[in-house]
Amino acid sequence: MLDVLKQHIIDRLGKDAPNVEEVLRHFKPVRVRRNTILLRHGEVCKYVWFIAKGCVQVFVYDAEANEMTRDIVLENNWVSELISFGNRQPATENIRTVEPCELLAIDREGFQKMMETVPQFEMVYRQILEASYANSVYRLNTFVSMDALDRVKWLMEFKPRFLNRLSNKLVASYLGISQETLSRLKSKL
Amino acid sequence: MLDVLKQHIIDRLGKDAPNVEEVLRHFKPVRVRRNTILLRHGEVCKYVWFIAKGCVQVFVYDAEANEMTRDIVLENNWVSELISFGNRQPATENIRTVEPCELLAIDREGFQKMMETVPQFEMVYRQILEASYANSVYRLNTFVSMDALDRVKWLMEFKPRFLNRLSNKLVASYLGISQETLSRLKSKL
DNA sequence: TGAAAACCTTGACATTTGTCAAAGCTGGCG
DNA sequence: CGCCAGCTTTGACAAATGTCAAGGTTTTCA
Repeated sequence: MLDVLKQHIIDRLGKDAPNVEEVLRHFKPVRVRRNTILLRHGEVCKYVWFIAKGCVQVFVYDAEANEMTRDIVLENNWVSELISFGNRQPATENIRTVEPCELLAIDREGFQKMMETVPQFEMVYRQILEASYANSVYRLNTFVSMDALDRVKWLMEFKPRFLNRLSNKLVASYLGISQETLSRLKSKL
Repeated sequence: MLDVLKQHIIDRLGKDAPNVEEVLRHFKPVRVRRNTILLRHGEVCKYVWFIAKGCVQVFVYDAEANEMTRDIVLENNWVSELISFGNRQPATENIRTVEPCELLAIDREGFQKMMETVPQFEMVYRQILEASYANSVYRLNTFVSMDALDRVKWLMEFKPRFLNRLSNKLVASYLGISQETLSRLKSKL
């Protein structure tokens, strides 16, 4: 399981990154079944997870207690509630596995030790942050500038795996539309 | 004009931050009238701007060539197209002043020199990035979980200055709704 | 300061999207 | 492997939002 993370880091920092093994030591492997809650809103987020295998959903509740998903993260990526994690604030979002997952978790203490002792890790963190931000920006632009149909087309172009792999219900809540609307729009294409 | 930036940096790094003057040297003051294009999509974003005074709009065009705004940034904040700026990629977004502005611009060269020579500047950059990311996350959650009316209420609670200060048209495009809908919803409250 | 342009509001209507319900399907888990 | 909770699709209708148009108001800038 650690192999996947090792490769991920090498891809980013170059093969001669000296402290990879040192970095890996701080991560705790976790295997969880699908539908496992990793973070409940109101709690402080204690970990950053690397997803070695599986898929995870970040979601909030709307006024009628429906789950609306702000983000979906596949394997070989990072997931957390960075705002809560960084400032020890109560999280505003929930995180849950969508499939059985193999995760590598690092807690705040480990994270900070790494930031101090492994200079390259700061770089990795910044890359996580930049990638998460870029993702949000693109996604925001779909919401302000596209209607439901165009968002579905956007998803097919830029996130094609979501449609094969995930339930319609989940994808609809990611697009901010109802399951029925998604079902009808897909049959139009 | 530099005073505003100086205070901003001191607020973040503490009063004894040793290199504030060194930092300020890298910024070029710019005064521009309203409706000045700072970045056109397709171009590479050459600067990060600190807004000492005024207000700026980050926007894209929808399928009918309407301007839809992904972000609005007021004075005492940073604005850029960080993805384009960092990777020298063509920008996907446009940036334009909404009011007469006093800006402090730093280019890529200055930015990188600062990252190398002033260790605290790396911290400032990370804080810009984290704040921008947090902003996007909250905003995304309004889109996936709220209808138009709830987004207007959200704006009144969390961005009250926008409604006083900006045109209805601009605010509507920020909320992803039509001007007419915003006008009607506001009269309902 | 005054003319032109842009903006705001309101009405009527069109379109999109949501809601509820029902029936068939599927896949996760015992 | 089979059952059942949960998912998907479809229809009919309701609600939300968009579009177009017109008239009044405000803002801009020459």
